[in-house]
Amino acid sequence: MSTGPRAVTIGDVARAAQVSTTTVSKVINGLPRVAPKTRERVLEVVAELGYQANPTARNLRAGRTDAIGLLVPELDRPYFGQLATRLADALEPTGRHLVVQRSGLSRADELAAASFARLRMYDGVIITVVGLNPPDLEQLNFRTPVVLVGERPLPRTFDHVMMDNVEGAATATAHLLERGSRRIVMLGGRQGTTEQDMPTLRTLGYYKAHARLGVPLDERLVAPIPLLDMASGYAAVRRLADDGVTFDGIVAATDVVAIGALRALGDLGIRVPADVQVVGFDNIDETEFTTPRLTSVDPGNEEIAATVLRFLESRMAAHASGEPEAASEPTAEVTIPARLVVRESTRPA
Amino acid sequence: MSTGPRAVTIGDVARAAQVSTTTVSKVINGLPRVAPKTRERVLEVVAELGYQANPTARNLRAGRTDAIGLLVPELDRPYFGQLATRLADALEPTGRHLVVQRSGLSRADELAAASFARLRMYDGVIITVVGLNPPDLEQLNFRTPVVLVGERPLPRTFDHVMMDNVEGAATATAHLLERGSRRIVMLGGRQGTTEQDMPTLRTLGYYKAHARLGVPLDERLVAPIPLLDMASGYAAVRRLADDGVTFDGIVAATDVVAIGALRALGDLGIRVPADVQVVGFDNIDETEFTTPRLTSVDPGNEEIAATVLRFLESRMAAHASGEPEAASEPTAEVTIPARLVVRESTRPA
DNA sequence: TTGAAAGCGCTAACAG
DNA sequence: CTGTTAGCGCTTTCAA
Repeated sequence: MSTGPRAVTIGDVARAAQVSTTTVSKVINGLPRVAPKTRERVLEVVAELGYQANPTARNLRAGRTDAIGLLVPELDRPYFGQLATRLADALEPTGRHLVVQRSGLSRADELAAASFARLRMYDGVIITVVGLNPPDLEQLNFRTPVVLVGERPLPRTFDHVMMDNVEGAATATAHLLERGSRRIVMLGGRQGTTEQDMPTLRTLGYYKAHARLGVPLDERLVAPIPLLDMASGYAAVRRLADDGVTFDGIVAATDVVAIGALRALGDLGIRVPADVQVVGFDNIDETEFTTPRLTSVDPGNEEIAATVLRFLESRMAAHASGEPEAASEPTAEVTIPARLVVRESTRPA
Repeated sequence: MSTGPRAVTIGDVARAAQVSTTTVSKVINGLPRVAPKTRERVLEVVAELGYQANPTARNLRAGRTDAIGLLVPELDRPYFGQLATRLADALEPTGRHLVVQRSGLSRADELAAASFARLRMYDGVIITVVGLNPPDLEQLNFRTPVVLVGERPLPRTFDHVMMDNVEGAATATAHLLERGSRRIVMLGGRQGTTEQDMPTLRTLGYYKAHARLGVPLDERLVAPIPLLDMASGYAAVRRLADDGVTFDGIVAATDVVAIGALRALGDLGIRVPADVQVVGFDNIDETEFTTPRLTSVDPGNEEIAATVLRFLESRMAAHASGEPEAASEPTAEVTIPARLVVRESTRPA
């Protein structure tokens, strides 16, 4: 198999400029000890031939790529887009850049494995663990510094920044209970599983709040949905209504699900927050622009991004300095506190 | 500078398994001509040492990365997230995967240049040209197959898939005019510039529709905004109202801007579509879930993604086969037809 | 100031 | 079936 039309290499430039590749290398990297005339000639040839260094070769040689990989379950979820933006912004001044890849929520393990293998080529890796099997992660065995960000407790092989799903959801639920809701749907909730995934944890908070406030709970109000997207949120609320389930509050597993729910309530002629109060989770930018504006749990998005990068920088520094003990240094695990942002989809106190 | 704790290499495995690196290579790549016993021994060592091939070295050697790069202006825009998802889905069966990077809308040229240089390491590159200076693109000189996707006519150095901004916006505007609007705001519009950027082109369509239907147009209704985001859309509508500008229709430059506008209209007590009709552009998934649901121009999203990949595959095939004439093959430029999707934010005929 | 040579980790001819 | 060797394109001692 041909590799296609050969690209211009440093050797081509060297030949054309009648110098060694060493000299060309120095010129294109702005290193000293090159005669001005030589530099000039090389630059001319570079321009003429349109030479650009092959980043792969450079990376192999340098042992680093100056790139940080971010693995997200899906590329079209506002939450991850906004997380990626925060990370990219913070990374920019460091001279590194962010590269985003999708792991695929429920794809074959094979695929997940491939995703992981490819991450090896980054200097550091941030993995959002939503929807990944812990087994996949344990297999994940490479020297590259890794920070996990997500919601579920995990084997502590890596630094891990967690959002406080349980308390966040408990706060949200308590808020609805305090504002008078008594039959609250846990939309996108999950129960009866041993898995500690995000829906399960948020559902746990929902239970806790009821217990704390001594409000009885109808298990039929826990409404699982297949995907945490708008369409599923919409469909689930319509179904509840069709089934004649009565409710006066909704805790949505995510803001995106809540947006679907709001649309369904609108179609059903149910007023928010007068008839049904709604609270979301994630505090994505969209919450400010829904009708009505969505009360939501902010999992500490700014702090999550900052903490992830702090951990990563620290691991990378240790890694770069070659500290052998870096690998065995105990992994950090922090839970970022969540905070309720009250907007219009819940009633005033 | 140390490169950090040395990773396990193929050489380490070879040594431990008492074979050559060739044999190890064959084993990990599943190639034939390895004795079962040898294979087994190698695999044991691989597992024991936790060896994983260095993708950078492999890429350098192979001359390809099996990765397609996608350059987007921002990581948190629904439109690009949804485009990325379409592309990633379509790419999956081909054994290649998508890698997303941000160009940064209005960042320094330096940064754009850096982004481009890094794209060299992909087998193919898809660049969304919103907000990129054509000069940047002309400098873009590498052998990697490139397809441009975006809205503005460009020097035809590359294959280019365009959306029909002018006709799309004209259709949207005509729709409002036909449904009775007479004072239509072009929200996020732009005029009086020679640049052929997206806001300008969509504004052009807005003008065209007025001309075609013989409806006079108040230039003060073209409302530029700094950023095409929800907050700017919101602020602009509030400002128009504060300034006492009267209007009975809004053509928003993008759906995201329209979402901000809807929220502002709600706050102002203006009914949609009874008092003011609103139409967006992009047909992002969110349009189905706004209140009211947003009428929008679908620029042909499915077809855009499919066409981009068709072009790219074709370029990549030519490139891989080493056809020298591949480079000089004329570039394709197609405009995908746009189509109006009528929802609830505009009145029935 | 310049260049020769080694080598990053891997794969592919080619011998044996 | 296995190993030796060369080399992907680049950077970096080290010597000249």
